[in-house]
Amino acid sequence: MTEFQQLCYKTLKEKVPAGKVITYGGLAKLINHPNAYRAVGSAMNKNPFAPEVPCHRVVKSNGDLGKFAYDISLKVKRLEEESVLVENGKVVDFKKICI
DNA sequence: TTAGTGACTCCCG
DNA sequence: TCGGGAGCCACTA
Repeated sequence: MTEFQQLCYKTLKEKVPAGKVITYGGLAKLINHPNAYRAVGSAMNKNPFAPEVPCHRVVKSNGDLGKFAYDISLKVKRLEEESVLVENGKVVDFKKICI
C-alpha cells in the first residue's frame, strides 16, 4: 500500500457519493496530480478495499465504464444499485452526474 | 537501477 | 466527429 494509493482511495470515498461518478482524470486532479491519471488507474486496479472503496464510480472521460479488475458486470450492477444508469457500456447522463 | 506495463487523456490531422 | 499516436505516472519484476 503506497501513499499515492491511500490518497486515491481516501479522496474517492470522501468526494464521490453514491449516485455520482468521477473520471480518472478528475480524481487525479483532486489529489493534486492532474497528469497522474494512468497511475490512478493502476491504483484502482490494485484496490484491496473493494467494495468499501467505490472504485466502480471511476469511469473514463467520455463516459465509458473503462475496465474493472473483477467482473465488469459487477461494476454495472453496483452503479445501477446507486441509481446510475448504464447503457451499452456507457454512463447515461454522464455529464449530469459526473463530479 | 531500469525497462515494461496499464482500469487513461489529450492533441492533431 | 473520429481515430491514431504520444505522453503521463506509479508499480513491478
